[in-house]
Amino acid sequence: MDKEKAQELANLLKALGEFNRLSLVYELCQCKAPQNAMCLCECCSVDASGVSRHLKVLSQEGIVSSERKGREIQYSLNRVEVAQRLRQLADIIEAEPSSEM
Amino acid sequence: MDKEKAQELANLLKALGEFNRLSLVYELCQCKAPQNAMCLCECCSVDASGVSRHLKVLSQEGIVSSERKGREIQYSLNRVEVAQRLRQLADIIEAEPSSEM
DNA sequence: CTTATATTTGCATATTTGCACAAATATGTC
DNA sequence: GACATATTTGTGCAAATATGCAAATATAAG
Repeated sequence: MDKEKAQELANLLKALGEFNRLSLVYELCQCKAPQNAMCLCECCSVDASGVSRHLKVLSQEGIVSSERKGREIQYSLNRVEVAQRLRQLADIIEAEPSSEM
Repeated sequence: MDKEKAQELANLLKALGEFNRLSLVYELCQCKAPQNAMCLCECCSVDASGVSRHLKVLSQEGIVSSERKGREIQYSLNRVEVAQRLRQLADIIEAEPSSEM
C-alpha cells in the first residue's frame, strides 16, 4: 500500500469518524431521495453552518454528492463507492500474509 | 442505529483515520507473528512514546490486542473483528431503504 | 543490586478541529 | 429591485489531538 493511497483512506475514515458526520451519513442512508442541508440539519446537533462544513468534508472525500436544485442543494450518499472502499480495507485487514514476516 | 453504537463506530473510524495509526495497522497486517512496539516504530514517523500512544488508542478500540512477552509487548491485529465491523458499516451504507424517505 | 532494554507517562507545545454567530452569497418570488 | 430562504464563509474560541523530550516504570540479564 503506497503512502498516497494510505493517506486517502485515512482521510475517508477520518471524515466518517466524527459523530455528527456519521449521523449525517446514517440519515442520508435512510433516505431514498436526496435531501437538502436544512433537512439534514435536524438529525444532528449543529447549526446550518456546521452542517454545511460537515457536508463539505463528506463531499471532498467522495462520500456524498450534491446537486443544486433551485434554492436548495440536494445531497445524496455515494452508497456503492463508500461501501466498496470500506470492504477493500476489510479485505486487506482480514487477509493474512501468505508467506512470512 | 442507536446513538451509542454510532458513537462506538465513529470511534473505531476515528482511530483508523489517522495516518500513522493506519500505517501501524498496515504494518501489523503484513505480519504473521505479533510485533513489539520498537519494531513497529520503524514504519511510522513518530518516536517510541508516540507509537505507544497510538497503539493504546488502537487497543482501546479493539483494533489490536497486546500481550506481554518478557520485556516486550507484542501486538497483533484483530483481523476478523475489525473486518467484520467495517463490512457491517458497508452493508448499512449500501442497503437502500426499502419503503420510503 | 546494577545495568540494559522496552514501554509508558508527565509535561509543554503546536496544530487541528468542531462550533456558534454574524455577514456574505446564491437563488427564487413578488 | 426588494424580500425571503438556503447555503457558505469569515472569525474567534475552546477543546481535542499529535508530538517530542525527559522521567518513570517494568522486566530481564549480569
